[in-house]
Amino acid sequence: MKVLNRKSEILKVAKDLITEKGYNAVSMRDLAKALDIKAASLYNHIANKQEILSTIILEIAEAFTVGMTQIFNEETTSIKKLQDLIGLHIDISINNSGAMAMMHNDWKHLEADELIRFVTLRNAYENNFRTIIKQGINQGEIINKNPEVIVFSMLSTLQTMYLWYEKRGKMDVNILKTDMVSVLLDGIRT
Amino acid sequence: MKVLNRKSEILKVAKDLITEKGYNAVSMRDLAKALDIKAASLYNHIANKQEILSTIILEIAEAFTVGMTQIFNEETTSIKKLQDLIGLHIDISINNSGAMAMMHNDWKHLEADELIRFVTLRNAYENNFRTIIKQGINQGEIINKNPEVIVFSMLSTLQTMYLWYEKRGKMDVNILKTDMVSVLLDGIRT
DNA sequence: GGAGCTAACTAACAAGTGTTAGTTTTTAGT
DNA sequence: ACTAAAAACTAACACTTGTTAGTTAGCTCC
Repeated sequence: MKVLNRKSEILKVAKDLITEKGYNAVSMRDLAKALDIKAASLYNHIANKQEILSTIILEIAEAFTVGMTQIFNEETTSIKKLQDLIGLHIDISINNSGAMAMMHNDWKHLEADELIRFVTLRNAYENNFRTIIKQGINQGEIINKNPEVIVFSMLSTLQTMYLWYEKRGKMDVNILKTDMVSVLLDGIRT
Repeated sequence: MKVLNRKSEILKVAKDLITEKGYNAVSMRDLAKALDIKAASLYNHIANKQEILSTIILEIAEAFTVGMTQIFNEETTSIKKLQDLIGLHIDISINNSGAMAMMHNDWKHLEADELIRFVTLRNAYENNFRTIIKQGINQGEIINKNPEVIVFSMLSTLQTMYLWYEKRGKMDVNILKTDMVSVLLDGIRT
């Protein structure tokens, strides 16, 4: 029984290769060689190189959008929403580090409609994040500092977690979540 | 009187182009066209494409190393050192956003000795950062959480600041510094 | 006005790029 | 065993890549 069709296998190998070298540095011949086939054979499964990029990046971008929408609409405090967002990022990052890397490094090589779609999703995500922060400030749950600084400080940490989670001995997910919440929400000073 | 020699001009234009599209997506002909010359003419000023990359990236990496060395050896608390490091990152990022972007995105396209040198510098930087955190924990200045989480949470924010500083209305540098210190050290919760 | 330098040029190279057309082999279902 | 679909193949295309060789134009200084 095959659990994965050929296209999925190709995408999986492509993910690894592109994560390591970057989209433009991986040729169709490189990808084919890693699969032990010839470059032309890839085109039985995918329309073109760009499809590899957009499939992988948009899939993960949609996952974040779904998670954000859910959390955004919870009837609860801003702090709780932020805690949930930290959890969302950790869960997705841990299981999709390759796709996270591509979304982070190679989104600018998306073309046409796919590029527009990705940027739209990302902007919506950031806007929701910003709104949560601002609501928290208005409710007095969050300190009254420049919201941009808060938004991007948290987001940059969450977005690059995939970079060091693998490298630094894969700690227990639950400990990671509580430590992360503690550091991001309450800082590091005693 | 010429204040900039030709090589500096080339590097400046290259920085902009590569920041926008990525190292591999900028051809020597693209670069030449942006300078209104032919690609071959570039080779009167630089040895090869790789030199562009390594010159820009290593220059900024050395700047961080110099700053870190100074701060690391200060006779003061860990918290004060972290405050100074935040200032260092802000000062460098604000004036070198192109080079920051390249260091962040294109370091993996460095080759041979230059790649080794860069990775060595970056590891040394991270190790110093980690040492400061651990000393702070031992002195009771910093909460006793996983140092890796603290190190990478702070570093990722500092390293991607260039991404949003330009985009979001260039706030006053001193306000940015105090807000950043406040958010990174004391968190965002009231 | 010739020497030397800087910085541009034209022309070309060998290698690598994504992709297509047409064909053959392999696999799975009846 | 036969058929149809899936997945591989060979060969080639048009174009782009970084780079070299050799040459020429303009500038400055004696």
